[in-house]
Amino acid sequence: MARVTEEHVRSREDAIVGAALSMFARKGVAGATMQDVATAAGLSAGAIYRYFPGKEQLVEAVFERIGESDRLLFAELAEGMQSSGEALANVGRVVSSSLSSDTVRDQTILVLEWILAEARANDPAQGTRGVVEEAQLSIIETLVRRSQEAGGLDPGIDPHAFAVILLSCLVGVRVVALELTESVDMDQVFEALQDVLLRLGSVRDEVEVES
Amino acid sequence: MARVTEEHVRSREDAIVGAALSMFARKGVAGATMQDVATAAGLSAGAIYRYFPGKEQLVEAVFERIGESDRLLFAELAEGMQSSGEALANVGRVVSSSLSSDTVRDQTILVLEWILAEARANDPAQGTRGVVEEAQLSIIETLVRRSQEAGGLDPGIDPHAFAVILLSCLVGVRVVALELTESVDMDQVFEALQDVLLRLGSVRDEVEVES
Amino acid sequence: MARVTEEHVRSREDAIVGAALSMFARKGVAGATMQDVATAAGLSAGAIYRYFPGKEQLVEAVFERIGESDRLLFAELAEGMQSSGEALANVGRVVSSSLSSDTVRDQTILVLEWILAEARANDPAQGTRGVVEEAQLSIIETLVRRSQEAGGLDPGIDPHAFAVILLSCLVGVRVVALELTESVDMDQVFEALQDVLLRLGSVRDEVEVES
Amino acid sequence: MARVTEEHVRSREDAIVGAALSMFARKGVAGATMQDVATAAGLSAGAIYRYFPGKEQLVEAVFERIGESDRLLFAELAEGMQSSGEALANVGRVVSSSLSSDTVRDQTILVLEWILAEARANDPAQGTRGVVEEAQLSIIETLVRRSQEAGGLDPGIDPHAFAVILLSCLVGVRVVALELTESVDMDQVFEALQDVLLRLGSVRDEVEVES
DNA sequence: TATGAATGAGGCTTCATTCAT
DNA sequence: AATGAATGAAGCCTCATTCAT
Repeated sequence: MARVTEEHVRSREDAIVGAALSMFARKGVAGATMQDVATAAGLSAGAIYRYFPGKEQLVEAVFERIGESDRLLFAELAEGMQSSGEALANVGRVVSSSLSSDTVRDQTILVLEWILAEARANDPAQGTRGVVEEAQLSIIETLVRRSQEAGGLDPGIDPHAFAVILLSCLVGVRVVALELTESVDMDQVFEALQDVLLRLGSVRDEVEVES
Repeated sequence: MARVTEEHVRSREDAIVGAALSMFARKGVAGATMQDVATAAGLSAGAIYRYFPGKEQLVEAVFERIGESDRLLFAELAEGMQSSGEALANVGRVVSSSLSSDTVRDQTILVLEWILAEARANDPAQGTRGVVEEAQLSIIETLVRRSQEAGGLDPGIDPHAFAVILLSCLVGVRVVALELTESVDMDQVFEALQDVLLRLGSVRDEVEVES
Repeated sequence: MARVTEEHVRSREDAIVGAALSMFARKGVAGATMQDVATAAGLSAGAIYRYFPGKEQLVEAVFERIGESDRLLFAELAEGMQSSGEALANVGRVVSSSLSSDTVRDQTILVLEWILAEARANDPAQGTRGVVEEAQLSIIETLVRRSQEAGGLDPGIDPHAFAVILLSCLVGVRVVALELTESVDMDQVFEALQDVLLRLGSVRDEVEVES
Repeated sequence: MARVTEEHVRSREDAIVGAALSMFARKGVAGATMQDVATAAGLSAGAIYRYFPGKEQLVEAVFERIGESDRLLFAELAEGMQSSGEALANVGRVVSSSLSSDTVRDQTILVLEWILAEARANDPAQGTRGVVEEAQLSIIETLVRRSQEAGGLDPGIDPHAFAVILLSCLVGVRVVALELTESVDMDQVFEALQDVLLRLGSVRDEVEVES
């Protein structure tokens, strides 16, 4: 029975975190009540406290799940790093495909809540979100360097700064997409992004020839 | 005396909105109390209600001020549009300089709160933040077209999609800067952005020659 | 098997009451949860309800056990009543020795909780605690009378009032000992109490001679 | 207006503490709700939080008031110390008269709650109640010594231990009086107490002569 | 019998808002 | 116009109690 209980606890926790993620996204972390979450999870409000000591910890659990999602997303990118110099071009594709998912809107909203929460904390110690972003930055920077080595990107570009730009683009696209759903075709945008990246790569030869 | 009163009211409103902006940024819109705002504005809690019917309206006023800031920022860009094809390169410089200001962090935080608020509203009717972003997008797109016409950017690039990318970049940089203040030198990043834009421009001739 | 079960139930009840006594003393009757008690008794929360209908009845059972302890304590005194006129001097010794026991602190705390509980009830009908105290009072009064008859105590003293004083002393010492553990040596105090009682006895002859 | 406000605040605090004292006595500190207190004070529950940060602090304020009462009671005793060797006999009278007051029952109940609260805290650092009792003990001990010096009490009695006995008596009487209101005439008891004290005094000469 | 997950009532506390002064 | 005391509606959380397993 021990394992059954363990599994049960795990699955309940998952359900609660899922419900919380959904409610937090819909009403805001501050605006969603424990009752909202409980109802969404099919529980009474008090029951949540068997699994999480308080709202704060539930919020953290939600943020952790978001961080995990982000990590998985970038793990795909890291996979692509192996193959070729065109891995960079995958960045857009990967993010684009993830954006089509229906739950991604919720996740993006919560990433922003997360960033806001940490920005307010004003803690000199890097918050957890900062760590996630550093990791993503590092992956992208590696991709950029590989691209440059493989001739897919002009070596004259500062890899770190360019990685920041790319990461900002990815983050920014998700944010902007929250507002401009109607007027902007995201597939088209990612196509354009790949186009730009390709151009930045194709340049290299010409420029080298030129100089 | 009517005008004196009118001015007085205006200045009080400004003070309140300013205080609210500061407190909302520091504690979050939901986390900051009317008492917080009043104290920061040098008033008692009840006094705010002479100027704003409720917290909701105060929040809206803060968002409006944020929107105004954004509009002013992009008005500078629109100015640059007149001059030359290199106006595009200014985008980075303008945003970069704005980021050095100390209050910009607060503004960025509130932009995110604003976006979140509207994303939650899920209102089919475009919210006000959406309008601001559409306007920014439009300005950037015009800049891109001018750049292409002036030969500063490859005409093969889709102007609309590229504008979205640029806007996302600008938004994303502000967001990312909230987390990675320590590890990233923003000036360097904007330099790199300009570098990239220049490269996308310089390509043109080569590519055209090539093709 | 019926008796085995019966014994089992009895021992379980004892364990629960013991655990409850301990937790109630440590955290207060209101502050201790059924979970606390259950854990201390090595049971799950729900199991207690097989033995007691609710917390209220458990509290009553604890009080009853406390009352039983008190009764046993005074039974010793009643024993002493048989012997001689110096039985009264035993009062101090008996209570003193009981105070050295480690669990007495818990018992004293619960006696106070009990008194408080009944004082609040404000029930015109004498509560159970009152009955215990009446009994103690009666025993002490008998002791006093015997002492007077045996010449160990001045017959001029009102036996009932003096018994109240003695009982108050015993109760008061336990209460005061809760607070002044460090600064007061209780053995010394009880020695002094016996000394006083002896003096009250020795007087008799003198006074009688005198009058 | 400043002073008016100050007075207003003071009087409100007093009213709240008074209401709290009454409700805590009637229902127990744990059993009385903030709503109970507020209603008794003629306020809404939330209003209390303008004057006290929380229930805990309100409880402390009540305890402080109780402590103040106790201090005043013993200040009267300290006054009597000046006069003569019969001051000791006053102890009973003072306490007795205080017991007739209607609010004393509440105060006694809260003294017990206070003692219980500190006994539970188990803080090695002496709690505030302990300090009050030490002070009372010290006053009584001084009284005892004066009585001995003035020839009103046998010098052979250990003053400290006897002071503990007397304090215990006073405390104990209050506690016992909670339960035995009906069956015990307190005036009679205090008369007997004085009688006993007088006897302990009159002994001196005889005993000295005797020895 | 025992478990422990779940409920639901209720307590403490906060805060937007009102209003007498 | 301004104050700040007061209200009342929630929200978070605890816990005695129940019940399916």
